Amino acid sequence: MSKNTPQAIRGTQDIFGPDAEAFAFVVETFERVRKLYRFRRAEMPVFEKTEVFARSIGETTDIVSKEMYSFDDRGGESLTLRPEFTAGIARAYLTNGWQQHAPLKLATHGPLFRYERPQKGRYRQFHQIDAEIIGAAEPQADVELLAMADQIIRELGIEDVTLHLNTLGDGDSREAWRAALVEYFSAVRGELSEDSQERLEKNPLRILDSKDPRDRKFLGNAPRIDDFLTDEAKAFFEAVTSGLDAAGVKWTRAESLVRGLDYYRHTAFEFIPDEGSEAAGKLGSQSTILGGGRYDGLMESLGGASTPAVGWAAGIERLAMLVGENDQAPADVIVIVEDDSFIGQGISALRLLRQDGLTAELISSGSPRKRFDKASKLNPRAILSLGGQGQLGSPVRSSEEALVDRIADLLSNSASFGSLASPRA
RNA sequence: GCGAUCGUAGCUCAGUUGGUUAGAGCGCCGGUUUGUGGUACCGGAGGUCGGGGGUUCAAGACCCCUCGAUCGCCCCA
Repeated sequence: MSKNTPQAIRGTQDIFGPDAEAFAFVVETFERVRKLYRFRRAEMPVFEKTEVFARSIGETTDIVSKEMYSFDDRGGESLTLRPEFTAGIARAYLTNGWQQHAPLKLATHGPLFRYERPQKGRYRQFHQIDAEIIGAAEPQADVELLAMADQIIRELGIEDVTLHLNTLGDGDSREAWRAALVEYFSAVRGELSEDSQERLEKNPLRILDSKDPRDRKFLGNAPRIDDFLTDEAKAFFEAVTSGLDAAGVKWTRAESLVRGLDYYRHTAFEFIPDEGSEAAGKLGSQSTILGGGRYDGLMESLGGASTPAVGWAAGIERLAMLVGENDQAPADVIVIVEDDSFIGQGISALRLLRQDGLTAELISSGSPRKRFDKASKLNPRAILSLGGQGQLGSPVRSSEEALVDRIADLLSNSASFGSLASPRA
């Protein structure tokens, strides 16, 4: 590579080969399954006014305070490349009057941008699949959404992944719990890790899933959300869990599972590989493959009417790491032209084969005598050889009898090959 | 933002305590062999050893800076 060649931006990826096939497989599976659940497809811009994210995600969160790709456009307006889907979807819902479709089940996927240090399963431009149900206050919406997530993961062939489920309660429950946590941890402030002392100010809930042993010894006796849940919040969570049981979705209670963003209420969840599983090993420290929750407070933060909603997002790259090898399938037919005067016939043959639904590719470059070798290395189901040393009597070679006949019929019914002797051996 | 490890042909990597024109395998291109064939052999193209500076008679190897990659912390999908 010349030193003159510009490099890709840090944290971006050029995806190709098996990785790209796995990526496509994730997206195709998502598209197929979301139709089964009758989620509507939506497309949003990849950038928005900065305030869309600042107001909904929370000014003090890491995402807004230091991870956004923001810039002023030529008109002097501050714009931001979307760091997540939910805020933009909420904005679209409000500005397009999608209230008329409520409750609205939406699905989308595409690139997102966060200025973070890249590491395994984590990029500055990354990609997510995303599903939201907007305008549905009932716990059945949570169940519906989680059932779809569970089915997608299973249809991707990903195993040893468990749904970790928690409730943050309604607004009142969450605030009371939060206050109790602050009081509890403040009492032992000096013994907490430096990170957690800072969390105490910014995001006390996060102390609960700290990995630092200095913090962990206090977690056992920390106030529990269950003690602060209102009757309504408790009933809501029970409806979600019994619904999941009815839907056959396995889950486990995760009392320390919290959400970083301000707008979450009630249900919070993550699909996480089981400890010690193969999937956990492949993901390194980025263990969550799908996460989300209920965000009943979000629409109001954007100036809309109070609107209940629930959603999730999953990193396509992380899912793709778990779906295994997915390389391009071998061709049905490789057409080789061992004499360049047959190139026209080669092109005609490709058209016939592809119109009939066969995957086909032409080899007509390089040393003529090595073209057959090239074709063989591609391991196709059949090789069609044109112009090879007067061997026109049997130009199709394959171990599949039916395929030989099919190709032979295609060619012999075409004017371009009318003069050709029977392709059958 | 912090820490650790690492950057040698298109790819995977060798390159002894710093010592002459920097190597292999695979891939690519061509030739010979074979002649209905994925074989074998021969040859070729392709590297200012990530970039810059320094130490030295001498640096791919040592030092500094920088860029990038990887993994972890923070945070998060």
